[in-house]
Amino acid sequence: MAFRITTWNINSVRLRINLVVRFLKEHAPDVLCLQETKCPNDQFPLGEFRKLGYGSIAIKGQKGYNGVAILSRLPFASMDAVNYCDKEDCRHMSVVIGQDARRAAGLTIHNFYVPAGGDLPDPALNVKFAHKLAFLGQLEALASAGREQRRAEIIVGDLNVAPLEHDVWSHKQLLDVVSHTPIETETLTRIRLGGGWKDSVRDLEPEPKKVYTWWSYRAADWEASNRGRRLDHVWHSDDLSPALQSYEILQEARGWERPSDHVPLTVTYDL
DNA sequence: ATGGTTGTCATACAA
Repeated sequence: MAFRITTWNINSVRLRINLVVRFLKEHAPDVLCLQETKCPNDQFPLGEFRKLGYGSIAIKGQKGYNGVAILSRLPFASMDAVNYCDKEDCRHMSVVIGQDARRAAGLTIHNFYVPAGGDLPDPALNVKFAHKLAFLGQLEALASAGREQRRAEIIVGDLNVAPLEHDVWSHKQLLDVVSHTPIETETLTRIRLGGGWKDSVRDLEPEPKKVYTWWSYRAADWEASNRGRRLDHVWHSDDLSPALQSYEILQEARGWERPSDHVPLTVTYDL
């Protein structure tokens, strides 16, 4: 049966709750993973999600910054959150789908919000870039340590790295721009391979096709200039490769009223 | 080479 999972950096879940509701009504994935909710747990709009059938909710938020959430129509057997870089900055949550679920029983889902890394791509001069590299380094260690027992696992999130040449509008012009520098793109690829994960979207849509999930707010006309990047990702453990079916990037959501700068990315598996 | 926009919270900072 079809199992659909969406990842979306919403850039404030409270400000854009109406956009989330619209998306869920029109697309109704089984699981929605949000990043940058910017919302403390006690202020999260739980009721809006429950009304739409998303009764399983895992949230980890803080005031003003960051924050992740997993909303599901399927029951959770467990949920967990890991603090990276010894910070309580709400950049990871994971859940396991319950054995009583009608689909995807036993599936593990990780939702990440990797630090953006600031402007200057030099860890000696920019503590935010150093934090990003440290975060990725910790992820790499966890990924390779768990590789042998890794089954039925999906990793999603705003990883804030566009790893491939055709994940950005201009490879040459972005080589020194945070999100596409060699240290970041090489590290992200090493993490993915070391963890035994497949890039769900690129397995369905190989290069040289351009694939973007983010367009800057700073462009005068994001659609006309189309200077996008693929910062949002869905990976699956290799045992799920036969189940991989399709993906959809809802680019039109970038043109909705008061949009996020990221759009929803949905992948469908036969689970 | 530079600045461009947005959200949150307070008029700075992160993205």
